[in-house]
Amino acid sequence: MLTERQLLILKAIIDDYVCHAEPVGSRSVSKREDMNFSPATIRNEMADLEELGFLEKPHSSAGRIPSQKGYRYFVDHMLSPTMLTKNEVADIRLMYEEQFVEFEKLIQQSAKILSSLTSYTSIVLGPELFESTLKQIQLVPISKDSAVAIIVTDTGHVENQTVTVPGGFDVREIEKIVNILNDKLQGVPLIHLRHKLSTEIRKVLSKYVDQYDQTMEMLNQMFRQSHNEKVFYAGKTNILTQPEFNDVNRVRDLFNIFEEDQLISKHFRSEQHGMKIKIGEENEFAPFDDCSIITATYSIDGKHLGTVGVLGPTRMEYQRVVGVLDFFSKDLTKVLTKRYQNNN
Amino acid sequence: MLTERQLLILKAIIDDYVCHAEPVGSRSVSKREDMNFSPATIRNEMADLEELGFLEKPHSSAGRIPSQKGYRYFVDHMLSPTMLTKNEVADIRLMYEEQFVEFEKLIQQSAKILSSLTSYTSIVLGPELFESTLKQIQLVPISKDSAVAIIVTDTGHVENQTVTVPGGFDVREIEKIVNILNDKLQGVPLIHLRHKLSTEIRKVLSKYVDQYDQTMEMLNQMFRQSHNEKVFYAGKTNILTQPEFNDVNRVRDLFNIFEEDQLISKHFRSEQHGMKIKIGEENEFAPFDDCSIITATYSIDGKHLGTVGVLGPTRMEYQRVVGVLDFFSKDLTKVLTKRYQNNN
DNA sequence: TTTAGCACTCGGTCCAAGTGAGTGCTAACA
DNA sequence: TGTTAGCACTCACTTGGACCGAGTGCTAAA
Repeated sequence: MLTERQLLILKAIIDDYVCHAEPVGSRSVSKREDMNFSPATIRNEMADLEELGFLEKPHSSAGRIPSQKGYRYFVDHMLSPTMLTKNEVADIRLMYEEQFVEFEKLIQQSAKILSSLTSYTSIVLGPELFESTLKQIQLVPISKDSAVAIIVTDTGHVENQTVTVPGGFDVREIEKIVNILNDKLQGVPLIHLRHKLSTEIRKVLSKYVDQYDQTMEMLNQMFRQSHNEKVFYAGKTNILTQPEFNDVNRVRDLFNIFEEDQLISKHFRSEQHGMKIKIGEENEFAPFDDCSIITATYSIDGKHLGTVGVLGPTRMEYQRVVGVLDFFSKDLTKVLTKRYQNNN
Repeated sequence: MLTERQLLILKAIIDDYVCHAEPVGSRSVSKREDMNFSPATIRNEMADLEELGFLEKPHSSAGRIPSQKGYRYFVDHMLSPTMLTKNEVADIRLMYEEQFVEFEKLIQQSAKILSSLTSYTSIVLGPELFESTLKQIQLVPISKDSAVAIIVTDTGHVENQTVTVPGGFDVREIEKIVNILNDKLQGVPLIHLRHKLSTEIRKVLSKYVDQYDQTMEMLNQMFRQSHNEKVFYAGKTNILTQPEFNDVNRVRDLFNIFEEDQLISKHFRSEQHGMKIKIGEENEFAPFDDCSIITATYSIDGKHLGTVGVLGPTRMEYQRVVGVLDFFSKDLTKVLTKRYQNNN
């Protein structure tokens, strides 16, 4: 519904504003190479674009800035993602080089690379464990009445949890229980562990184990932990170089949210595969009103695992970030799949 | 060397400045309850205190503010730590209630409590592993050529590391190796693991294991990890409410340091037991120039473990923070010792 | 339909005057 | 001799007016 020329002008204004963070006047638009109209003509078009809601004016004698709707239109209809350079691809590949670095470290590294490639803040959600299945359980006695329960998943993720060991249990007894657990629970999705425990395991244990009640108590402790996905940040301070965050109060509001991993994780988690772009107030939290968030998902062998995301000002280099995230998420998926597809 | 009256005035000025963050004038000092001198007299004393280096003037017609030396004198000679209220002690105790929460969670909680008690930023260093000893090693196969190595310490700390498994190893072979490791390495301080590996273990393995070279390669991967202590922060944004951090550039400099756990850990780590106060430029890093850092240590059974610390502006409530940290670190030590003293 | 011209708007900067909190110094007082 | 009242002085901060300039909207001509 926009004319060719309007598109051209809208794009020019967004380009300029993204780069300089200052209202763009008709004169400076007219000076662009590909722009063959006088400032007056452009002023007319700008007035129209403003009426349509794609631009706004900070005050009557200033230039125009893109509105949220303007960015949205740009993203939906005019976005051509920037390709990565060879060097950038090489930088990413370098990360995978240390071949058997732990999963968590890899994810953490991912966050660092994303923030350095985009110069925004990156937020990466660790594997969502509810799709992972149990590989093995271990119980290591620590003191006379406590032990560390260790749960390993098929993706190599390790969780541990201190539990109280009922008095009078000896090593053999514990071994027996652990064997039963491993026998019955291997391959069970973590999210079903508690349910299995209170049904099947319950029955088996009541047959073979002496101190049934205390044992169940211990196992409940073991699986009590809610398997929260971890949140990794990198380049948190990048956002502070943006002029829209010159006000410390805003910074505080934003960083307060960063301290709530739970909130962030909920907000970033993406159910369906693929890229998602949330602009300004499309985000749930008020401190994100001047921010845009772009997320993509990564998976192993088609199994949805987690989310990689970049947070920047609404005045963000969308093409660049979309380009980076698209490449990166797919590449990460490829690497992870290759590494973990041979399960069992 | 300071007169009674000078002490009184110095303390009054520090009190006032800590509270209001603005230069303190002679008039407002003279109005305090316990102050029976006219502004003129106080002005004379203030001039003397300035000459001695305990006070400074932002400009000629402003009141005085305490200098770094002033704070130092106050801390060294006039500090009477505030006791915690019953409610505050109760809050702390509440934290220990969930009795067998993991060690790491406990430490993380500690950071939260400290920051909420002081309204400053708290930084807590997790256990310094070099004093921990090995409790048990586990090796869990994940895919056909990789496994997760899990290391449990006597303090219930768990580390894990993905390793490449030499082709052709079967479960029994791995079990044998793990058994040898556990047999030879139990009780060995983590810091000596690598050394032991390249001496004793080497010999034993060459006798009992088939694919010696590949096995050594795997074990090297296993112990490659440098056992860095983790750093936990809480209330990072508290510092942003302080007027000295109204400037975003300062905030950025400070938060940049927060992103470098390594640096922080080095700077906060305390070799000897007890409380340490670093005021302003006594800190190593320029972004801390307007900050003071107070740290205390916690231990298990006399064995030095880690550090709890609070970071605030130089204009900090020293008495309060020292009171809180003193109580907290001792209490934490007590609880941890009680929980883990029964090792074997 | 496009453009040149022109009056107008309005935030930002500069400057001068005024304000007030605070100081240092001096002289008088107890 | 130590303390205090008084007074001139300093200086950051606020206020308001003048000015500047980037940018606009409108109108009329090309």
